[in-house]
Amino acid sequence: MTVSRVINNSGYAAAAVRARVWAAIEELGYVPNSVARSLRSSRTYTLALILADITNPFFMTVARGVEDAASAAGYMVILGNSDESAEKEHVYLQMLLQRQVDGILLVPAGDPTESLKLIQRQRAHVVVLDRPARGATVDVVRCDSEEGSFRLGRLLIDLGHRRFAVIAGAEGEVVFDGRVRGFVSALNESGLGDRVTVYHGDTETVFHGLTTQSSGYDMTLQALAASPAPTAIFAANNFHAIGALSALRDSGKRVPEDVALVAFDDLPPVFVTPPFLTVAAQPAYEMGRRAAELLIARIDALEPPPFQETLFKSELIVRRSSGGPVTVVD
Amino acid sequence: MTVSRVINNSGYAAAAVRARVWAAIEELGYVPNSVARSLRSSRTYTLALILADITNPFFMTVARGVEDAASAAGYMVILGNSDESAEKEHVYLQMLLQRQVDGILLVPAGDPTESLKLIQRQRAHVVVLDRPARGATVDVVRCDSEEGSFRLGRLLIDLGHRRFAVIAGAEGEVVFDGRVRGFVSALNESGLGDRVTVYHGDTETVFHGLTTQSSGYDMTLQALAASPAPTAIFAANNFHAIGALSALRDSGKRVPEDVALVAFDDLPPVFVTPPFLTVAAQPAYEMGRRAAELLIARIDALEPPPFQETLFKSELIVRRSSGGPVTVVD
DNA sequence: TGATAGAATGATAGCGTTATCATACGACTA
DNA sequence: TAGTCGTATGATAACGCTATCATTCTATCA
Repeated sequence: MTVSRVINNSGYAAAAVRARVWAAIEELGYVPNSVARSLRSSRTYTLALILADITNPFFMTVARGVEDAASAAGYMVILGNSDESAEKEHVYLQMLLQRQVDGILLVPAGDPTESLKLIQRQRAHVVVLDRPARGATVDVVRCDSEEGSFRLGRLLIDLGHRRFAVIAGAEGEVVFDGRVRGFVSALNESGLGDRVTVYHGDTETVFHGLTTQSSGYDMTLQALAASPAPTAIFAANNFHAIGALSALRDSGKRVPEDVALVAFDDLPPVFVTPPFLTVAAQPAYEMGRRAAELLIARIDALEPPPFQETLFKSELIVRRSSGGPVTVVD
Repeated sequence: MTVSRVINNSGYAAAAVRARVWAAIEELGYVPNSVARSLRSSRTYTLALILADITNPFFMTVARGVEDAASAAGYMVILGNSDESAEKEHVYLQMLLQRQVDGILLVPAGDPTESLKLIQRQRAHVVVLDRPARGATVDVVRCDSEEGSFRLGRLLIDLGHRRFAVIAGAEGEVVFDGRVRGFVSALNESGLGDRVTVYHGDTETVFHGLTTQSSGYDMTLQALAASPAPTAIFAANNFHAIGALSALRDSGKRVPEDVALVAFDDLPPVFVTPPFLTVAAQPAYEMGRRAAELLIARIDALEPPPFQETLFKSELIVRRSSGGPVTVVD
């Protein structure tokens, strides 16, 4: 007991004893056992981050933000890749709850209702990341995709484009729906709502790196084959954008001279040299950091603060791929 | 006790009782407590991965490999970014050992001796990843940088280049040293050892994304200012390569027409559009997976297998940046 | 001088598991 | 009928920690 008091620097302990304890710790190489501590205190100082795929540069940046915030507060982070599978997500959650993690940062694969119920039944804390959680009582940290996409739409309109293609993931995927909606509403506002064709990937291809990319490739070819062909393409995520670029190149189309391209999600400068794509960039690092901070605050809170949705704005970064003003006779 | 037997499906339990137990578990939403289980069994089924920075595409891919192998075996992975700081690494290790993780995958920030001593004193298992651990008794999984760099050197020589620059991180960093050595020895072998200038970054800039990149930028400018100027540049990691590309562009040099560029570390094909750099690519995913498998095997082993070093070969991927044959009058 | 308060230390119990042992019951054998 | 064995169940203790309480000792004050 005295040793415990010395280590935790709590309660009374004579200076001489303190010294002896520390000396003994040093000599014996004693390391306190957090597992036992956790069992006693029902606190593990461990968070979990479940995301689609760490290999996605967006999530990778989010993860870094989460980890930084967590480790600054003395928490460790367990990482899980759900690959957009609700089932995998479920398996992870089970394991995490058994491990008594203090909180979970969840990028839900599908409808989060079930997962949230599971988590909250165990009285673990959650923050939903990157995606909305309709009607659920949770903290949500995400980016206003709709608004960002709207601005990309506006940009293209202002440049003079009049025929558009949108390539996106499966219809019904909240993330894509928002982005498509935002883009299309910019067109609608200018009375160009009938000048856009929206292509949707399969449900299976949701988001998964290589798959999404090839799906973007296919959809772009499809879009280019349409008549009249679009003069501007909006790719709803970074993998789609990569696929689109390949397809355009393979079709002998120059970007932006022949076709303008804009995308959602930026790629870290490491990946694209030189930075080329005009994008609406989500503040991934900030989102991760904020989410973790929020989660930790809730864990530490004596009485639970009200649930809130933190909505980040995306940043419009205009680079070369959107090109200059065009004159379209149409 | 009977409940424990039912859950773990061990020992005797009447069928009727089994059914009742499962029904009760269902009804009460009972979730077993792994923390208590771990305390009892001194197994946490948790691994830790300490790497430099998850934001580095190489490590990101390694992490994915680790996570896949771990979760296939029922382990979870705690992630830590050391940012190449031995001190941060040390702090993580302390926390991880307190948490009784079963094993640690370590990309050591500096000399691993101290860290390994710490880990092995607690009888946790380790695999050193990506970097050699001279003289230490541990499993090591890494890639033969020297050989890959050698081949990049050969390639450039075969293309006809006769003036070379190497831009690398601080002298004394094992990873960089190996790469430089490999490249230079290819030149030596052809009697071109005096035709290369090696530039070293500061000790502080080790590997850190943006810093390394800008250091690569600076060194490239320096190299280009030399007389006679190099016709081929070897960048010792992907961030250096990015920096080099920017510097070359800003100097009005075309790659590969004016200067050939080769690099160590590939960028995942997904991200570079179009894939452009000629590189020696490390099998990052495989390395991560293998390391985790090795670690788990060691954890599960009744008697410890002998320590081994698993040396992957890098893959030479020739793309545009190395250009075609050149005729250098020299 | 005795009462009182603060400082220091340790004994005890319990967090939720499970290995081990003890007990009990029915079925079968000698 | 008594002895033995396989099946089934639960009591007990321990993993390492710490909240709580009890005890002892010292210093202070009336």
